[in-house]
Amino acid sequence: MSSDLNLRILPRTVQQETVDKLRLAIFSGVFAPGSRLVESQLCVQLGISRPSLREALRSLAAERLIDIVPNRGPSIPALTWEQITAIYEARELLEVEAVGRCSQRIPEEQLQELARALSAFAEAASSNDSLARVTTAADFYSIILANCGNPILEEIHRGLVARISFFRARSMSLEGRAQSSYAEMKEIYEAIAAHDEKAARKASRRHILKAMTAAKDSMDHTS
Amino acid sequence: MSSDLNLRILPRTVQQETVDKLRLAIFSGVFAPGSRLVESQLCVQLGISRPSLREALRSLAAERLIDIVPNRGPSIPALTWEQITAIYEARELLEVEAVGRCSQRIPEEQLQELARALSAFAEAASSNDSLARVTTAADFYSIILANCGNPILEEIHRGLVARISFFRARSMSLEGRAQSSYAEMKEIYEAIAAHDEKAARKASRRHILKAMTAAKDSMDHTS
DNA sequence: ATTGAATGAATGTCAGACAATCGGCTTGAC
DNA sequence: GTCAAGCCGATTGTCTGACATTCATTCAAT
Repeated sequence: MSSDLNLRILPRTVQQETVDKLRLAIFSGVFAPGSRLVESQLCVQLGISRPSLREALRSLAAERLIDIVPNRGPSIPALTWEQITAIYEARELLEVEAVGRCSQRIPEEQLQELARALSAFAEAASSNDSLARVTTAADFYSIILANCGNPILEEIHRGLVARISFFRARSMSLEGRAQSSYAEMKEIYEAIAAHDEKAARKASRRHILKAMTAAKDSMDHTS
Repeated sequence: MSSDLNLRILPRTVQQETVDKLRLAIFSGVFAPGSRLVESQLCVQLGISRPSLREALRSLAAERLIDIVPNRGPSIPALTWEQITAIYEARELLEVEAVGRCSQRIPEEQLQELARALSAFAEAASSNDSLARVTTAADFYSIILANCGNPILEEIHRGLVARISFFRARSMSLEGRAQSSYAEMKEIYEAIAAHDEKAARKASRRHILKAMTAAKDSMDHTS
């Protein structure tokens, strides 16, 4: 247990940095859904060789952040509404469970961190910085998932959220969505702080259903 | 909807075949947990070049089937009991949900497939072929997950099961485990066939808890 | 207008090389 | 004799450059 302390500093290779850079680019919507990622262009832009780039692309493909079709190369997935719904449903399953567990085991000091993260989101919600909104919301959930007592749930949840980050940024910029999002997150926080598992699960489920609805709205509006 | 028909035959590249080969080798326990995979050796064994091999390794690393430590290279993860427990717990969450959904929506013809898969497992359980046991059990669950109405759940579940395939093969070869496993799976099948969601979930949960216990036993016995 | 072939672009794969880093070994000092 | 420092082999990280293969598009012919 105490060996979880990650004292060893893992050296970051160029490889990993490349993956991170690309991931970030995908998150921030630099590439349009469905657009192709031409290897020769990317190597130049990233300043690395093709073999290294291809390794990075394989990692991203395994995370489902890009598609790789044989002989056609990598491209940004164009998610259908069915797929997005499926991801939200899976996320609901994991997140509700994590929130419930977290409410029963989160230590006091982490609870304070959670409160801080909630405040940070409140601030971002008032601003117009939609990237800050997504980031601070992610921090909030990151604390919950880190305290659910199961690192696998955390890992899977991170992967799911990553796959729909593009849509989340869009729906989070909807008029009023950030504000109601804050209200929902506050409910979750308070249920956790009260160690009320049932209320926490309920609030969590409600939050995700609303987020899914907002995502659907943002989709209807833009397409 | 009707565009789901997968008429297009995706060409299989050497790349994918390499990944599949390695995956299979890992599943069947060719490499001991914790052992290192030396790139130069693997390329010779697989008959491919190092760049291609490294791409394949990146894919496997993203699936968490191998670890890659910078400057030390790839190795087979040596899972701790805590990690295995966490994976089983996550699997329980997903599998119980999938079984419950499946019971409400599986079409008649798939139900027959499920019955066939159960029979196949019964036969394997009587034999001494522990690989056949794992394979047929996987087929059984594959049908359930494919009919739960959410491909994401299926995908995540597959990934989780893959990570503990080594341990499943070991626990499945425990004295009497396959037989009781069959009894549990039969319960699940019958609840699904009766479209009784509650019973299906209950049977599924019971099955996984027993599987986890068996895995723990097999660990105690061998270490 | 439809079919067919040719062309160009992009990917899949390889060989070989070199620097950087790690782990273990030897050596030397106390 | 033990411990620490330094060296060396092994392995990985990365690059350059090349070539075959495949796909999509264009253009010509029927």
